[in-house]
Amino acid sequence: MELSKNYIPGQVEEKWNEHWKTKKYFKSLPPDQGGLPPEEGGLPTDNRPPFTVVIPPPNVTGVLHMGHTLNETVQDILVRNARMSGFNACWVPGSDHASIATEAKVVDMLKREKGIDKKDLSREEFLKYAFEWKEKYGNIIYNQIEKLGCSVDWDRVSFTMDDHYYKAVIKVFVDLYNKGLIYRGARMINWDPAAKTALSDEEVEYKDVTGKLYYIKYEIADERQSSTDNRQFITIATQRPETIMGDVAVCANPNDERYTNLKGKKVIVPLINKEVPVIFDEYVDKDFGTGILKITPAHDINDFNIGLKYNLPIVDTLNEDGTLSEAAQIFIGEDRFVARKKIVEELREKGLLAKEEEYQTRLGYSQRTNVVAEPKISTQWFVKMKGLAQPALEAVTSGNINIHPGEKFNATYKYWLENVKDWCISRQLWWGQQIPAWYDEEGRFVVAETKEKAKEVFNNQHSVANAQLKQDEDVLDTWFSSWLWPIEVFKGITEPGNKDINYYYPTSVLVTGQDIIFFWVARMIMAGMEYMNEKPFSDVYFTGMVRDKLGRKMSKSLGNSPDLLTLIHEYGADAVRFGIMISSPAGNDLLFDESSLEQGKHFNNKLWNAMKLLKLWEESSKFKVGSSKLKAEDRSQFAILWFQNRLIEVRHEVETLIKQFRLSEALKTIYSLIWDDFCSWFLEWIKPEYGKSIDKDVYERAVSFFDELLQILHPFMPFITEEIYHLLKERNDDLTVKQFVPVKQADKEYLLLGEKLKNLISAIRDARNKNNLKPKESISLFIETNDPSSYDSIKEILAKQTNADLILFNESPEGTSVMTVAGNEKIYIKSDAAIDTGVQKKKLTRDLNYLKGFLISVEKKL
RNA sequence: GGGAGCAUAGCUCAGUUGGUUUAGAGCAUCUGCCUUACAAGCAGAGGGUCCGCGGUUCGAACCCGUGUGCUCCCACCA
Repeated sequence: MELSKNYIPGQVEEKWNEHWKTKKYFKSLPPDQGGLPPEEGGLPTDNRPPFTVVIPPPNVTGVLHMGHTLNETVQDILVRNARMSGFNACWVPGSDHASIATEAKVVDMLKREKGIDKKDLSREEFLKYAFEWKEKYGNIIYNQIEKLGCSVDWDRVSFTMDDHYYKAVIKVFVDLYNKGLIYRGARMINWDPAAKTALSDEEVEYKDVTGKLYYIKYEIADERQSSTDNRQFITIATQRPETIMGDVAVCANPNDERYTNLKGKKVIVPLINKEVPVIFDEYVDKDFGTGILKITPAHDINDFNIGLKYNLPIVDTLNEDGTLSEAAQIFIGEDRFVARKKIVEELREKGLLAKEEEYQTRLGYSQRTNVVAEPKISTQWFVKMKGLAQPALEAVTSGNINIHPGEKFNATYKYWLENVKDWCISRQLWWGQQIPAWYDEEGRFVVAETKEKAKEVFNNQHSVANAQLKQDEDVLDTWFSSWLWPIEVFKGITEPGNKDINYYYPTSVLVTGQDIIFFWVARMIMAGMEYMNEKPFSDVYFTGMVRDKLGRKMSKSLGNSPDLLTLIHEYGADAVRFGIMISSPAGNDLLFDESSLEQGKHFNNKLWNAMKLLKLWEESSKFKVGSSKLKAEDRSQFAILWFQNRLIEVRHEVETLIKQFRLSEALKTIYSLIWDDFCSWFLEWIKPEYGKSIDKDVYERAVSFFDELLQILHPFMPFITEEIYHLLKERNDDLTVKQFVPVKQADKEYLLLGEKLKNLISAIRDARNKNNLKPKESISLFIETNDPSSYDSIKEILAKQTNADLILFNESPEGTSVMTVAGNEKIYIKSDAAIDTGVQKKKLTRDLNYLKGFLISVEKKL
């Protein structure tokens, strides 16, 4: 077969994706369902432990950006590694209905493509369009996930608006309500007076603007002296004079001596002459403005909170369209900004405007209509969080759930849960699970899963024959559905105790972005503890944020995220996976740079060419079976022994690194093993002289080494490794489902050391003899140990492995040195006395590398 | 404003109990090579007060304090 000069990923990736899918390699079933039938690649009797991962569901109508790419790659590496390590690996794919984002998109699409306004549609009509949209665009992400090589179980695709999932969300709502954990309460929301609709926080855009600060004089009310001569005033600063009619109090800091004389007094709101009390609260900043604040609970979030604290009335002086309401008493029906001007004018005329000054401030604007958003009080649904937070906090502090990297996020997690606030779960949207609360005309309501049930309960409760009930218009926050994700993808809420949930829950590891630690991760833990009485996952791996070269978060609205399919097309999926993984340890941000994808592409090519070289040897060699016998001092023999040890060492290291979720280091280690040790060293050493053929035994060892390398690399770069695995030899099996042979503990460190020394010594001797080089006087090898008794075992091993005639340990001021004398060779092994802690294996490696370097120089002179 | 994190070569990043290191990789730059797996390669070179300052230590990129710059989450000040 003619092999191309360079590796071409396109068809290879498609081929293997198709093959893996046909073989159903990624399908997973609990063992009591008989596992997979053998013809579908399963084991006949499946007693493997489960390894479960649920994908953080991307927005259904979105596309994968580089942040997702990093997430999915990490998950796939863990899942494939688990699968090859003998686990029943199950990776559940899915998507999130993403209420706000999706609804905004659908609204936008309807307007642009069909000229339809949302307000001209009924709820049912709108939802029909939304589902159509989801059907049309919802598969884009699935296609991307597949192209990236993710080994998900496609039979388990879940969506947060699936029928069962919808029911689960409603069931949980009703349950929490019945437990008294859900309540209705007042809350400030942002209101768009132009669109006459509530805005989510995400839809409010803050802009820096130059506003004005008006200093308004409020008269101190004093019943005894009403003569105009003795009128006393306090001055209060405000940006929004049109809200003064909503004032219900003024507030100063209790420690502010300027105002202590106002205790128990009242002041008069100008223009409407309303008396309001003076109150005191630490919230007020003495140094800002005049140090005294007007309290307008209906029109400011902070005032609202203070109002709650002191039980103040709420006077809403604005209509839904931003004009002044009757409660304002004056300028009724005028637009808020027109009213502001007129009020300022009138205050000035009456001499109640002390001054006005320019002021830099931030104002919230509606993203939809670009008008200034208005804080407005509304009735919303809340979840009481304190009780739910406690077990979730314990799960992490007790170590039941491990966060990676923990040093970085444990504190954040703890802080948030200890200071948790109630969760507002209602959203003024249509796309999502509609709140199962049912109202009669008088505003009385019941909470129930269905209308029928609601009627029944309502009729009983209020002794009514046939109540006419209307469902709450609002839907639930997206996170109120996704917090059930690890449970309900296995139908743990709707069919508690089913086989899937029993087997797969708790899941093994959650891989997600650090930005949603509170929104999602903490809440999933709460839901898990509440509904399963068990954590939802054992480990959490936080990836960093992927940013562009300017350090900006990659997002669709900025358009700074490269298109994944374009990248895959250009570099290949393996190279994309490599590039995104190679330099992004857990929790560290990453400025995306295509040059690392370039590196991945080069690596592909290196692998490809190593394979080509082996194929070349296979075809050109004319060796007969058994014709070759390796001599001990043969350099190929040395190479084999040396690489064998490297392989054991690295496999062990990689296994440990993956267990610690240090994936980028694992990949780096493998990269260097393949490029430097295997290609640059091993293959060069066993390379036959020009015109000669390679020894069969050596060749076969090389192939088996390469097999093993491909296997270690496979979870990271599945396509090319599978391809090469099959090109190298005729195979009956696929790498994807091949099991790792466990690393044996028998490879004890000193034995390993001995092996190495032997190999090195014989190679040195070999190289010197061949080239008639004078032996160097000594080679230093640092051994650091605080355990003198280990000298004996080192000595023993050295004696055995090197056939040394003499082994000496010398104590000296610089350290202890070991000298071995084997034949004519003298090799000194020195230890550094300054080191007195622990056996430093690492340093050994360093000096072995030094020896390697020495060998290079010998070789080069050849 | 509250909380958390980051700062290492021109660029993107490694560097996990402080002593493998006169600080590494890839990309970029320069020099020499199309050598029979690989020019997407090989051999080599240049390039860094490990953000500033102070402290702990025999020893600090690493630990502590502090300043500066940037990022994220929460709250957004009359």
